Amino acid sequence: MSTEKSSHPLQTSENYPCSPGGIRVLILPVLPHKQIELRLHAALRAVLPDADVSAVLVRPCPDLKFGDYQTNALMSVAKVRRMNPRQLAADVLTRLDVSEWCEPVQIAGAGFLNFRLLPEALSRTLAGVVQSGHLFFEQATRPQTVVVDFSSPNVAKPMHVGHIRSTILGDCLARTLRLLGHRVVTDNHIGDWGTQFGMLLLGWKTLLDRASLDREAIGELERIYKSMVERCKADPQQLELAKRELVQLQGGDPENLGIWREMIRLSQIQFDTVYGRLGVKFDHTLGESFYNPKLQPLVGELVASGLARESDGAIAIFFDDIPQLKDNPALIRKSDGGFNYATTDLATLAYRLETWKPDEIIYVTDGRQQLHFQQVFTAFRKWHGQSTTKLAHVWFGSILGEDGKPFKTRSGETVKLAGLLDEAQERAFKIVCEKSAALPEAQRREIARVVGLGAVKYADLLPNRQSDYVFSWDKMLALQGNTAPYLQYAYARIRSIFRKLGVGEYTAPHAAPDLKAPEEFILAKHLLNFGLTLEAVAEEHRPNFLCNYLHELAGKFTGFYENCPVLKADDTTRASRLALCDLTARVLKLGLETLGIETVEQM
RNA sequence: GCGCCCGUAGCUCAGUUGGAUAGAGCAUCUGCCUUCUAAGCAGGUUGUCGUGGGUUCGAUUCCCGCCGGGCGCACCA
Repeated sequence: MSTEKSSHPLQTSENYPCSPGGIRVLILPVLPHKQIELRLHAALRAVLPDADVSAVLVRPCPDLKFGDYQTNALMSVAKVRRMNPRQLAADVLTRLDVSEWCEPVQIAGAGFLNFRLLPEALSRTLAGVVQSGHLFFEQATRPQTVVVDFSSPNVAKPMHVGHIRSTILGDCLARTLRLLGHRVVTDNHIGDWGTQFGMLLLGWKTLLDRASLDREAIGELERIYKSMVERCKADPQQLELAKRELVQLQGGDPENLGIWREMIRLSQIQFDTVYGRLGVKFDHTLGESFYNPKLQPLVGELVASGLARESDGAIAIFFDDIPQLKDNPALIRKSDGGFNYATTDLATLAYRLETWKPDEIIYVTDGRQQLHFQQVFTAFRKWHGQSTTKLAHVWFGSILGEDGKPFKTRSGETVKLAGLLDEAQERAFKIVCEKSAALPEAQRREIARVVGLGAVKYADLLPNRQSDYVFSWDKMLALQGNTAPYLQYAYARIRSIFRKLGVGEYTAPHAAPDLKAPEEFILAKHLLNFGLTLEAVAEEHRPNFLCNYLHELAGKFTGFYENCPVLKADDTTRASRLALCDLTARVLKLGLETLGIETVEQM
């Protein structure tokens, strides 16, 4: 399905026909800012034929008193060319005809162009959306294949709060890219191989409590691991035995391989349970062990090609030509013959390249791994110099305790993810019982589940991901203010209107809203920015843009809700307002879904 | 020592190619539920955007110095 837009600069809504009978064709609503942008580009080229228009963007005004949209890019163009910015704006304006969309364009300040939408242009856009069923965003003109690598928990360990950011951020980015029409491959690079298996195997053979394993597998695996660590500390002989188990595993010993596989199986059950609760799905789970057979040949290839060389018994890739990495070679084989993190990541990269031919690979990890990814990416460029695949390390801040130090509970434990989710649902349940005591318990439970999980996710997605993360139950489980429940509540209120209306299955309106009240205009105009926001999330890898957008949308809806009665209005107004409510509800629901957050009809 | 990140309201934090009077939430104070869900709304209070320079018509944003904090820097991942 091609969504290539015509390059005709004066394309208008009339150029977008309705879908031909019977065949479902993607009809794109024409978003005004895009139309204005196209015409602005044409006008600028008419004035400056060699101008680069790609950075000349039309964005919503920061303050509606200036207008609905603005461009400040002409000032930048003028600056580069040492022109008078205001004069350039005036010149461009004489070539600019956006009368179909806007009131007469104003030049302001040093050379802003301010655009104010005509009410009929807004209606036309809303009509287009109502008709096409699309919601204020367009599919990518050139769909990309994007691999998203996130979550990556370790086998035989409980998932804890440390996994939450990667999991939720990665899932949200994958959802956003999919929504925009990209081909997304999600891959969970689990930690299923490594030195920890020496102790786990020895622990399994000497300390395992079968009953406990049946009851609570991960807890038992964690117990034997911790216990082994203690024993090995105290007794060098035990450490030696553990190392021997590891060597046997690596050597393909059938018994150890069997135990190792069982540990992975048990862990995967846990992962699936948590992901099931979170609504997170992976297309692939290719853990470290999958790449194990590829490591030896990889190192051989890198050495043969001169990229890697021996150093102090280890093999490393050096970056002498890059000042920042000059003193930070990437080790790809230890002096004892074992392989490193970088080795696996390079092998993984090669496999993904070959298998999915991605345009971009996104790694969602802790910020402390920046140097590592810089090394891997740089090594990759040296190795596959011709590759155009974009590599993005989408990193996030550390989890800190209330004291600002690396997070630990009082007893020095990590907070387990399953317990966190339980507590979120319990807290939400208490609130639901207070607010909606009349609802049947099953429904209250379901609302609590959606609200509680939503709150946890939203708390993780709202801050700029690079900020450090101060762990706080109250903050993470907050149900008031700029939180998911606020957005879910706005949605539920809209749905309540439709319930009261008495229409069983509400079908989308056939007419565009006819806007009258200021709150209606404010709300409708904000709806138009949904696509812009999604694109920014995808480009910058920042879900918080979408959180902020939705919070504003819910706020603007509430302003409308307080001031514009729907059901009590006369027939015409009511139909119009219902249409606006419906569009708002759909954007809210889809926006929340993109964050990985569910909605309920009633709460 | 080198590198990366951070410093914005009492607290927690947003701030989209540099753009117009720097915004939310929490906390606090005052109002609003016989009116579509008060998990809500309206209003009050709060800023040397760490600091000193530079570039610019314009700097919270870009560059340099300094102060304060976090993290990372060869056989863990």
